[in-house]
Amino acid sequence: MKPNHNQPDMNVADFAWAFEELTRLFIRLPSIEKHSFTTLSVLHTLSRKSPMRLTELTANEQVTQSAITQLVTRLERDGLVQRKPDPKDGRVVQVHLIEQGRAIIDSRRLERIARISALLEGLTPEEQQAIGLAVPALKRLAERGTESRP
Amino acid sequence: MKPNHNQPDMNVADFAWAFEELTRLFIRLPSIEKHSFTTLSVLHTLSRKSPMRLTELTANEQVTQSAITQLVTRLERDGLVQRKPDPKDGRVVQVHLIEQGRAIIDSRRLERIARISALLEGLTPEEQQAIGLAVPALKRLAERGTESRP
DNA sequence: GGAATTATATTAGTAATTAATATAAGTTTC
DNA sequence: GAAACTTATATTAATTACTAATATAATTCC
Repeated sequence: MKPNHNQPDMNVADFAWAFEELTRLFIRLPSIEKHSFTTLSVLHTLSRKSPMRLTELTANEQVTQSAITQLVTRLERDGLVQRKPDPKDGRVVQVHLIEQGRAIIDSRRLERIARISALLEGLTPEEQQAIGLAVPALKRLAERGTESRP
Repeated sequence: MKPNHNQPDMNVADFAWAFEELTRLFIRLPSIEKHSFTTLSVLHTLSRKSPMRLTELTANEQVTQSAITQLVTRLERDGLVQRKPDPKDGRVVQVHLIEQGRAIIDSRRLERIARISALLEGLTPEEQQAIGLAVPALKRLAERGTESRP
C-alpha cells in the first residue's frame, strides 16, 4: 500500500474501480444457450489450454474435484468436450475441448469485443489513444497475473 | 467492426483479451466466507446503490425474480441486508445493505486493489505510466457502460 | 368501481454443488 | 517385490440454488 514510484495510489483504486465496473458489464452476458457460470469458466480454461486433466481443472476452478467430474460428464454428454485416456498414465483422463465447445467461447469473445468497440466509440480520440497506448502494458499485466498462478 | 478512427482493430481484441484474463484472476478470489457468485453480485450492486427494490435487483442480475426473493431472504437471515417497506407504495420492499454486508464487499475490494498493486509493481515504470495515463479514459469507459444499461 | 398493471411471495420441481467415501493406478521403501 | 503411501478419478447422498408457474396484494387507469 506504500506509494509506488511516482504514481499516486489513487490511480490503483480508480483502475480497480473501472475494472470492477467493466467486469460487471461482461460477466453476465446473456447467451442464447444457457450455461452455468462454472461451465463457462471450465470451457474458457480449456480454450486456453486443451487437453487438461481433471486435477488441473479442479485446481483452476474453485470447486471440488467431484463437481468437475460431474461437470465434465455433462459437457461430454452435450458434445462440448471429450474425455481421452492418457497412454502414459492409466489413472489420468485428458479432457479435450472440441468444436462445439470452442464455438461457445468464441462467440462470447466476439460479443465482448463488439461491446467494447461500441463503448470505445463513445470516447474522445484522446481517450481512445490513451487506452490504445496502455494496451501493451495491460497485456503484460494480465500475463504476469496468469503466470504467477500456481 | 469497421476500423475505428486511427486505432487499428487489433487493439480492441488485445484489450478484450487482457480484460478477460484479468477478470479470471479476480472473479474467483477465494474469500474466507463462502458466498455464491449471485450473492456477491447482489451485494456489490447494493454497494453502489442502496436501498433498492427487488424489481431493480432482478433487472440487474440475470436471474428470476423468485431467485432474488429467496436470495434476499437468505441475506436478511444472515444479517447482510435488511428489508423495509416503502411508505409511498405498499407493494414495494426496499432492500438496504447493512454494515455486515458492506464489510464483505469492502474487504474484497481491498483485496483486489492489493493484488492489482502487486501486479503493477512487476511492470516497468513506462508501462505503469501508460496505464496510469489511461485510467481516466478507462473510468469514462466504465461509466458509459454503466449508464447505458437499461 | 372494475380491469389491467406492478411488486413481491410461495410452491414444487430440477440442476448444481459439496462432503465423504470408494476404486484403482502409480510410487516408494525396505 | 510386496506393503504402505500417494495420486487421479468416480460414486453416493444430502444440500443449496435456481426456474417456471401461480398467488396475493397494492396501485393505476379508464
